[in-house]
Amino acid sequence: MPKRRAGRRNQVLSREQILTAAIELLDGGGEGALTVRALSERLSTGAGAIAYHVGKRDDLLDAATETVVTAALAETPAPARSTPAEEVRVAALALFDAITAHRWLATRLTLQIVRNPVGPVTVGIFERIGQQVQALGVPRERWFDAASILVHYILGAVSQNARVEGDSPGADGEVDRGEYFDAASARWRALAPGTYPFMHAIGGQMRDHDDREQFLTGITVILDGLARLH
Amino acid sequence: MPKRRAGRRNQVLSREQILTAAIELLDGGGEGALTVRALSERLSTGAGAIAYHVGKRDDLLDAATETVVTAALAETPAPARSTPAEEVRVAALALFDAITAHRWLATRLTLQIVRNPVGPVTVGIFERIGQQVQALGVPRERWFDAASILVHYILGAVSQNARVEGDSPGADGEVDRGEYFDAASARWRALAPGTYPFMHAIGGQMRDHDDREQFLTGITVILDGLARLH
DNA sequence: ACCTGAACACCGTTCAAGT
DNA sequence: ACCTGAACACCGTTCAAGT
Repeated sequence: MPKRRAGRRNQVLSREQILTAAIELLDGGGEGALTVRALSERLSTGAGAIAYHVGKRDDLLDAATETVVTAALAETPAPARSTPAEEVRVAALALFDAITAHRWLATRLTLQIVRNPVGPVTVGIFERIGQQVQALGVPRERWFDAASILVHYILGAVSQNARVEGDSPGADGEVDRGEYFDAASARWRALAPGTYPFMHAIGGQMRDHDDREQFLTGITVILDGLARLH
Repeated sequence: MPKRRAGRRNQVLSREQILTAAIELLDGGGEGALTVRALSERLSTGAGAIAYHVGKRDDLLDAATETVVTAALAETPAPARSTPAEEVRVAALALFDAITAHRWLATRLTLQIVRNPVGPVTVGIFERIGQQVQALGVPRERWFDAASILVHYILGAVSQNARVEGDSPGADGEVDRGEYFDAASARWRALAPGTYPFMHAIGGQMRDHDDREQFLTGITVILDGLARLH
């Protein structure tokens, strides 16, 4: 945590610059693309300078996660005069869209929540969702359960919806959404109907569904269920 | 996929042996403990032999995940004469317990589902849950949605409940469950009640709650919600 | 205070060579 | 067919040295 002092020599590198460059590398090529060497080259500096500002690579990944997640939550214009249910949806979609834009978050978000339950990411998400749980009229003894259930679902769905092709460096990157669904749908329907009756039956629905809509259906289902709690 | 032939020389290493040793390393020290060198030493062999049998490290990790998950699902004695809701609970708990026993699964399971939607892990879980969704009486057009919502919740909750302390080699490993909750609870209650009213309010519930019970409450909430679908 | 860059101790993968 | 193990091309982290 460097402080600026009057007599400093030449601060040419900042924590923000490093984070921005790191996020660009991550967005471009996944977690494998974020190496200290690639980062130093892009910033025309040395490995030591990066360590000085952001610490270890793992800390950098955590900081990048924090930056993206808190920005996503903050940018959301909590719509005026909305119901608690709507506000849950807005927050949930903010996270959904953040992961869509930064696919490396799928793994990192889980890691951060598991390892750092008092960090700004965990606390930020929990507080945001939790306040709506209160407003929803969930009985007080169930507040923690209700918020946990929502957060578990939101992060689970959001992580599993992230399309990741692999960190292969020269890869095409974006695989077409339609192609991906078509391929999975075809292979599901090709499964033996005897042992996999369900997969076989839903192959078509898989092809035609919309991730975002399905995600919102899930939120609705849980909110309905929570209304019956206790 | 090596085949045994009559005229073979000396098969001293098998895919199963490698997988067993790999899972032991993973259970002992997390993903960081599974290195090709550590594995070769433990099996008194060379790096090439491992590559020959299981391919790349990433393939090994996928195979280990597959082994553990399918075993967990298969071992479950689907209780005779049970309701669909009970069977969902049984399958969900099987996954919950598998992750508790193998904490490295938290990250790997997400990865596998995201990257390989036609693999035995994804298909196995989906089929198992999906059949109960059908039995539950969910309308046909909603089968895929309903199963997805359950799977997203189950894997999300299960991943986020995994306690991971870090891959530090000589670490104590198991952090006491009670201590962990006490610490998190204390820090939540220490947050400013002005900006974090919810976290402040639920600090106590966090300390006293039971992961497994809360997880089951979540399943119940979703099943209740699904009953209202369409 | 801030930055350099070489040195170090690791990685995973490959592959000619052996049996 | 199965295995060896050295060689290779990478990693992240550290740290004396410079300004």
